[in-house]
Amino acid sequence: MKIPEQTFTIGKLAKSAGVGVETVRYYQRRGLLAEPPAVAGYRRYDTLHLERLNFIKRAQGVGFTLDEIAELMTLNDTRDHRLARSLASEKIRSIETRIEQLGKVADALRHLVRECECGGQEMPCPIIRMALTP
Amino acid sequence: MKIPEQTFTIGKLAKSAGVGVETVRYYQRRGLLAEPPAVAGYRRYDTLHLERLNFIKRAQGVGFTLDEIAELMTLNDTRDHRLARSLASEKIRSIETRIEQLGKVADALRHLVRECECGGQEMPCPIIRMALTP
DNA sequence: CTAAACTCCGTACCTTGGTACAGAGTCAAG
DNA sequence: CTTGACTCTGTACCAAGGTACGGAGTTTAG
Repeated sequence: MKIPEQTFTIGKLAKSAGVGVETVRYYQRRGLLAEPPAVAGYRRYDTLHLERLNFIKRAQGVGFTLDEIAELMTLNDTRDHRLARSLASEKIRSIETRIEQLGKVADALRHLVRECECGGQEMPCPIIRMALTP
Repeated sequence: MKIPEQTFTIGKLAKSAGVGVETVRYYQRRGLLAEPPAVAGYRRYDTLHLERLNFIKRAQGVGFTLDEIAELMTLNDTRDHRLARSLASEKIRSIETRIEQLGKVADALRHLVRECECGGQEMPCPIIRMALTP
């Protein structure tokens, strides 16, 4: 067990984590970050808070929403690996679906661009005239 | 030149296009759809408005934002194919980039899930412990 | 000791693409 | 002619993830 030795004010904490002060407060309002004890009205944060902030950023980076991150953190408390895995698997599936959708959209656009390049200047631009050819 | 023969009220127009009445008004506020002449305080829309609405839906379907659609529509007036093509190409590139990013995220998650499956129940879950392994 | 920088709290605002009223007026079917 | 469905305008609200600001109090550097 590590005992938090070093404490920061909210500004230092935010800077260390690379987020804004307002963001830290926002996470507290969302229940993602505990409010530390205050000394003379000023909250003192420790390295555990910093770790938590870094966790949030990392989880965001791999596509979790703040709600999902909150869920992951409660799993942390219950040590439920199975649930964490299913959460991650679900996220993987939703990403795969999104990739497929985007691939189709890109294909459709590539098709339009090719068509437009073939047609003369006089023809209505197929990109613009999309509406007329269902 | 076609002369608009048939006119609709906003409700019929919205229904024909498969959008809500409020959506039509919203597009007017955004400048995406012209406000037609009103007869006795009620606007009368014609088939050109319907085409425009369909165009907007189609363009949305291939991933353009409303702002980009507005831009496409001004291109329609200037008949600038080259610019329309470059707009579409830019959109294709941004989609490709997004697909790449999402692929990386999915890979990272798949890696975490595999790791989690291999580790015992006693180990800290790597999905949850992401924060500690940069 | 003073002034800048920081913290507190609460609230409002931003984006994007709409949706949902409220209150008043109007049109159309029976 | 009445009643219900429709339209008008303006404003507020939703998700998500913050950002900004006002006013008061505190701390810290020079």
